[in-house]
Amino acid sequence: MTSPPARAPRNTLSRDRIIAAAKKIADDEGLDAVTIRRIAAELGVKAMAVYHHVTNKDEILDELIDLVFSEVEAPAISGPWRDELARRCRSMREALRRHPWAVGLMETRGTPGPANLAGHEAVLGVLRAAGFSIPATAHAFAILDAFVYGFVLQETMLDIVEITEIAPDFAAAINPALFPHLTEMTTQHVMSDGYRFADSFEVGLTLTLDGIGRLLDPGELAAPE
Amino acid sequence: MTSPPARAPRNTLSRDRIIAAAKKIADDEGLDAVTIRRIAAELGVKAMAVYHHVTNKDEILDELIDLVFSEVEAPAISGPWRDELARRCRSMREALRRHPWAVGLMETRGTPGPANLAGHEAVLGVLRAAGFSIPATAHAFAILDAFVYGFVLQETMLDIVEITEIAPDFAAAINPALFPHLTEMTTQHVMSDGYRFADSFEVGLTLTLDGIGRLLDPGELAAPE
DNA sequence: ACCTGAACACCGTTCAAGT
DNA sequence: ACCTGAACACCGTTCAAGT
Repeated sequence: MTSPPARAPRNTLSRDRIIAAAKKIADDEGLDAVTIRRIAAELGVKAMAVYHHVTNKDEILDELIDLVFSEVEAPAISGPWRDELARRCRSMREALRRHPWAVGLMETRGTPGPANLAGHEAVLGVLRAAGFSIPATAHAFAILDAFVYGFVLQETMLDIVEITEIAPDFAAAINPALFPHLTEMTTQHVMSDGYRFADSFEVGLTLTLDGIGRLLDPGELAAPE
Repeated sequence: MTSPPARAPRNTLSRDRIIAAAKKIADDEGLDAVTIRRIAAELGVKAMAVYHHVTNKDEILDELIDLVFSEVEAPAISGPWRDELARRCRSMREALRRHPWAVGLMETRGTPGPANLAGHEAVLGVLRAAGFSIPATAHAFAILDAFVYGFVLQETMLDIVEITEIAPDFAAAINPALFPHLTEMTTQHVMSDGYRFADSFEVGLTLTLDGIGRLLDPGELAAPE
């Protein structure tokens, strides 16, 4: 009978396998579970072996967020700018929702990766081709992304509220005399059957794209006197 | 001569002093520097003394984010809804910018604190008093907060880019052939003297408030056929 | 009642060693 | 070249002890 291997076979490790393992752990168990030691265990290897393929943990986290950007559908210059940006924003929301750790992680990362840069380039291209001036393009991009990021941030927060302390308990703890409007909103709307927070996404996306469209008018960005 | 005290004098500690120390450390050195041991050192005490006043670190972090919400000016029902909400959104942006760790922290916290609840109540009150239906109020609130949170998130990310690798270096590293629009935006706009990302905030706030205002029209939220 | 020391099970990372 | 063992300086948290 063959004895079990005392050490991991060689060449089992690679940069890509390390990033993939990190992503899997983050998706399944949250970002806190992503440790060098845990990644190594996932790949059947000791912690220190990881350092032969990446220089440190920050490098892994940088690649992790670029992996999320790589899942976002780029808008096409050939299509109508409104439809293309709507599709890209929906796709970005979905990617960020698939990886709830992404929004929080982005805030602490400094170096944008290649997929992130490519995504930026595509959106800028669509806006410029649609006739937005350079300043209008900068505003439009910032405002559109603000909406998507902020919406996903709220969705993620709501998920945690629901997981940690079941919404009904929470609603019951609100004092109706102190918080009449919160009570009204919770009991008459949020807790009703058809309600889903996510439905506000399309409403907001439409409003935001409409608003951005007004920046095509050259007079719109003139400083008010 | 009196010998230095071998231990900290009694009653130096309190829940409020612990939270205040945590906030100071987070503001000065970032969220990662907020450790029980570091808080204790800041207060001239051993780590374990902290546990006599809070049950665990999560409790400190929960209070920390509610402290940020307590800095946000609430909108008044007496004023015009548009002005009041604009003031509240500007105030929220400023509070979140003063404490750059806040947005990232919120994403992982489940229990909204009293200041957070009071802020929600005030915004809901203004929207309902202005004539927004309950569903329109829910949409308007979600969309407005999405914009503010997302905008601040981007501002914080940009700060880190600037701190870590000075923007010119980064701009120089972009291949103009691969990223023509990114190059155009960077060289002709972002790096010019008058440019500030923050200027997009007022533009976006106006667009978003305009868009939300349309939800006052009862036909606006009807499902399109 | 309030603070401390020692300990436990974790981190990221370095350095010298094995094959 | 690639993986490992031992060590260092950290974490949050528990538990028994001091005053």
